[in-house]
Amino acid sequence: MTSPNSDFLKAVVERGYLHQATDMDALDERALKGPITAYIGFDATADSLHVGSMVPIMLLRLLQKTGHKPIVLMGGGTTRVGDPSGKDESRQLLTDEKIQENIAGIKKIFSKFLTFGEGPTDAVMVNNDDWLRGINYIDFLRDYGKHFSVNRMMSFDSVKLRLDREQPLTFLEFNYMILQAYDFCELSRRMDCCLQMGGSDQWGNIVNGIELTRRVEEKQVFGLTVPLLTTASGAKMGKTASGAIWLNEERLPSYDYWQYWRNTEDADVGKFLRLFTELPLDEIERLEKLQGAEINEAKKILAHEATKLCRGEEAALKAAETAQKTFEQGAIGDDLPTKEIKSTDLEAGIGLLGAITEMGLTASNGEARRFVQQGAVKVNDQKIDDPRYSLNASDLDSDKVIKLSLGKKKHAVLKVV
RNA sequence: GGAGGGUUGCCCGAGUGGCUAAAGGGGGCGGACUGUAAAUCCGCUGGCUAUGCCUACGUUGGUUCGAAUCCAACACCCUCCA
Repeated sequence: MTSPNSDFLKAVVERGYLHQATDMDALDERALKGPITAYIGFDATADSLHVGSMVPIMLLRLLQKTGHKPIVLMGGGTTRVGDPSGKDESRQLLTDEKIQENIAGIKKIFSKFLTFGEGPTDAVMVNNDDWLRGINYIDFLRDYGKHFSVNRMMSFDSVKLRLDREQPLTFLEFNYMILQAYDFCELSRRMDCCLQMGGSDQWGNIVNGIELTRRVEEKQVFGLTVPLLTTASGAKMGKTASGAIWLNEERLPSYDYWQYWRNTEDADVGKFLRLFTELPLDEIERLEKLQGAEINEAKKILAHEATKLCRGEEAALKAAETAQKTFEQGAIGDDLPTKEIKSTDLEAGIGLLGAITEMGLTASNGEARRFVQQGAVKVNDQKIDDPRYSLNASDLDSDKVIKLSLGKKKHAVLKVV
């Protein structure tokens, strides 16, 4: 493959988005000639997306920035079926109402990353339920079913895995890939969409769609996948102890979002800067060369840029300020979780275990007890290892607040009113 | 429809009457070390009004002083036969 000439594909390659693609040269040529329309499909299984979807999201953004038209395809219809996906359990089926809510939540996130509208390169969001719901079974079988080889479908990893592990795969789930291929066909017909992108696990589905479109529409369309990211030490992106790193504010405070990026492993800094920020490449090269403690500067920039895109500049600055106060000055940042307490309650004494559980630092009193006994809990940076300890007025610092800490990174504040 | 095998904690997986809140591993978290990193070592990893109590080994009943372990029925899964 020669190196691409179009702005879009050039950036895709340089910034590390490319995993596999079909006929890159022809696609490159098409992208040089004028705006192309491309889509990525997303599930409607939750009302928000998490960091695991960030690579596809950034890819759509890049597409739009380089002068093309992104389509966000919501799998409202296919969510009603469920993807084989190699998981042993079939996916829980959701009600239509819940799916609608989920789509609304996800649209909110995309509106931060893409410009939606009617113009030639404005993004649009479509729901495959629009064309899947009305399908007539017999007609569909006749027109599309004949193009699918079961032999071939059995060879896809998602199916093979389930069969090899002797886990059930229902016919319903087996049909998922047919419906997904049909989506591409339909988008090509309706919106002249010529490119489907997605995670590398979607390669099989994408190729199916390309072939179906060629046979039914007699059009050449393209596919491009992005790598499925794991961190340098092999962990999945976007999962931490406290749960997924959600993109929406209702599910995850911006401070925590900022912290997630701030805690990137050294070995991932360059890769993440390329994928998740829009800094120029020469700047990124400079940053990833930083050694030792200096690389923390690069991580802060990563955290700032990533948070800015998703939560806005103000939220990013506030998070950075809180982090700086908390970690570098040992002070108390505004963004830390805070709870107001009555001074009369404090006079009576507030149990330490209950307090840290209430603040969400620990999940239960029992867990809180263990942490206290292990010496993981601090009150105003002073280690407390007595589980019976009771907070009282003498714990207030000069600003009339009490800082509670679990471990080095989790902090919360009690404020007297 | 018949025969056999299976269902254990977040996940994998041992356990076949009391010593079992259940081995081991993974994951996660905490501590030490550091740079809010990685690696390494140590510890923790059901809940509670806590020297005790409650809930938990697919579901419901039963046997027993005592059941994840034995019996019965049911549900789901797998394999083979029809």
